[in-house]
Amino acid sequence: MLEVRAVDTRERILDASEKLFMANGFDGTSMRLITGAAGVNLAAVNYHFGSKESLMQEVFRRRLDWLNGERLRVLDEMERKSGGKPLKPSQIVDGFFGTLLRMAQDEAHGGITFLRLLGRTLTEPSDFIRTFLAKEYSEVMERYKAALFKALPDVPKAEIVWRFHFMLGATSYAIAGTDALRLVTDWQIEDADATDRLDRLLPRLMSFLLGGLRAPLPQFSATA
Amino acid sequence: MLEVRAVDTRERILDASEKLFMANGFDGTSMRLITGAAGVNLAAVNYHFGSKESLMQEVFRRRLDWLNGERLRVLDEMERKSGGKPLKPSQIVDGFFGTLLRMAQDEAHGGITFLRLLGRTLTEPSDFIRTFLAKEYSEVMERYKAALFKALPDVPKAEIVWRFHFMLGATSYAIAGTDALRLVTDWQIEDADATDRLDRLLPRLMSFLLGGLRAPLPQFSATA
DNA sequence: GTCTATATCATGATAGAC
DNA sequence: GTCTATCATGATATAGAC
Repeated sequence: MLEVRAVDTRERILDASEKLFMANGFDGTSMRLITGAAGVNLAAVNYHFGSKESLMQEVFRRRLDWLNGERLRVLDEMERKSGGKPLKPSQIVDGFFGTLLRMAQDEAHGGITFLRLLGRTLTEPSDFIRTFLAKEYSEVMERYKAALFKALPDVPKAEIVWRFHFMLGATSYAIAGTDALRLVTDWQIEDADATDRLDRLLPRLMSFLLGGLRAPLPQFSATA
Repeated sequence: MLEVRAVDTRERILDASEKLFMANGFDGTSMRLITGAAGVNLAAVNYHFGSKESLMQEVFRRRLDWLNGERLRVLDEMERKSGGKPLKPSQIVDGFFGTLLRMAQDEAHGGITFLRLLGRTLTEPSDFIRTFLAKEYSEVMERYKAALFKALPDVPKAEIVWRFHFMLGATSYAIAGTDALRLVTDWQIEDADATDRLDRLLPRLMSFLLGGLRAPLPQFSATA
């Protein structure tokens, strides 16, 4: 049937776009490249998505809807079990960042490709994608922010927000660096063989994030 | 004199490129945009730099030469004073990341504009710029890596390398987020007024980085 | 829904006068 | 060193046949 082919074409375009935007960025990826890789006609992008920008938004939307839904579901479940008591920081961090990294092991939801696209996009925010991401993320951010405030009542809220920001950055690089990207360094990771993959990255990253989140507060007065 | 004008033109192009590459990325910045902002002729870029790619490399080179020279100078000085004994992790982290952030307060060396360009470029590594950065960074990376290995003899080297990588990510986001960029979050930073700037960010970031660097090691056996 | 063909515009680079 | 003019290419987007 024609409609079945259409759905297929849409998915093929989204899959190809995800890979190519990840590898080349938005401006570095032409629609000819996308439609060529997807094996569809050049005009199909505009027919199905309207424009290149709308295509980019759809690439993010289909993954983020699932990811942020999962994050909210996990948080709901944890808060239900705790019965009103504050969660542990490690639970909250795992709910947000652990859910993200576990998504990378699930090819059905984009796997590592989408995660790397997300990590890279968070630092190259063209106006249109930044406002889009802000909207997509607002609910889940508010919920996790509130959970952290409750879990760490003695830490100033501004400090928590900054540290959440730092955690996002560390996670973003963790993702980018997993797939043989060493970025600035050409260091040899001694045990960087097939076993040293995402299942090891997650505990590594979690230790680092929690160490940073629970670090002693800075003494502003002592630092000029 | 003509030569004086030429030097001036070169600098004007570099300054404009730095700002525009930071704001729009490499592919998103046309040479017409650059020469227009610099107030020079379109043909001047190819005359002075040969190509757009060479221009990008020169934008990085003039700042990184200074930054990494400063990092090496600081490390030399610390190791000289210590007389062969291992440095403290906080000293090493400050030498690498503190030097970077202090550069942002120095407009003569690019200020926050270059720092944000650097942070964003580390996650969007087109082939040509990635190989260039790897070369520019190799010496300083080797030196700081060795210092950390010596300072933390009980921590596996692979773990130190990963944590350095995470620190780079956190710092990159710290920089991007300083200049009113909230990226994913539209959170209100309560005391985000004029005083809450780089001189507060540095101790904030240092606490986080050191907390992460010195966190308990992950237990791989316990995490499937 | 899919295709060909094309409109319209912006890009990086260069030739050659001054 | 600087300028104008231009080339060759590739971009997004669309019109219209099938």
